[in-house]
Amino acid sequence: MSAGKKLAECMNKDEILRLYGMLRVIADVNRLRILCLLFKGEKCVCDIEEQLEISQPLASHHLAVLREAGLVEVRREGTWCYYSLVKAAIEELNDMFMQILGVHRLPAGYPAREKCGKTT
Amino acid sequence: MSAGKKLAECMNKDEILRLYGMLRVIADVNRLRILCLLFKGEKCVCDIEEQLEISQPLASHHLAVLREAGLVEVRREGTWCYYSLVKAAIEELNDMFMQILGVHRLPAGYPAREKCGKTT
DNA sequence: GATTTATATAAATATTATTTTATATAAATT
DNA sequence: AATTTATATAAAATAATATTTATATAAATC
Repeated sequence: MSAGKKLAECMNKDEILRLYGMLRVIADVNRLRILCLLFKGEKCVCDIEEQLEISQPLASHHLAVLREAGLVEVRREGTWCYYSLVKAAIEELNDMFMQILGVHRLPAGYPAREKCGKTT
Repeated sequence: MSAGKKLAECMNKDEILRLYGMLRVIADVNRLRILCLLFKGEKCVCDIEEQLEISQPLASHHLAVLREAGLVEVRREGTWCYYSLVKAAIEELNDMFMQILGVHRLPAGYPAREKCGKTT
């Protein structure tokens, strides 16, 4: 970039990187299906496998990704592991998403015609 | 899957696949940054390159992905191409996201304790 | 304590997406 | 018409991710 040019505020911002981190986690069919399933209540891994029609290690793997992202949590009861959504994390995801991609951010009369600075 | 077992409503649903299609498009740092930048108004490709500090073909490529997804549109003026957000598409994205991942979908007292069907 | 059941983890493989490099197009300017 | 400027596209190279296969752990039951 040429010297002196300032990057727009929204660029490189933490917020974008944080939203990106979350989107990367949820932008997967199986993980999206798991999240959707868990909205209805906690589920053990074997139920998740069955509902999604995926193998056990695959279910476990995706659950691990969701867990590491803080979106779900586990409760162990005997041999079973029950997974459920972490409400605070879903809330935060909602907020981040809307703060960056909410329609409310579009000014009235969008888009106004602009001219590239290079035009003579 | 064993015969007779019914898949939960939310599984395989069109809605999930449609949200997935959109998430795949926006789950990329550069595309997210482009969208963020366009919220402020239409921008020509050269401005986008500069702000994101990426090469011209890379900017063009990501813009093509966003365009194919219907999230942005182009207006040509001379040699310049001005990109802007498609309001209706952003609106739809907002709606889809909230319909599937909105916190409001979590029932009060979530998560209730469940038992796996296999428990004796 | 040996076996079974539910789940996790690691390694190997396959798939998909991103970035780079090279080239093409299209409008404007000389 | 030749050249320059802004943008697009295609091919090649890289990188990231998902899936499968194999194995480990941990609790429960026989």
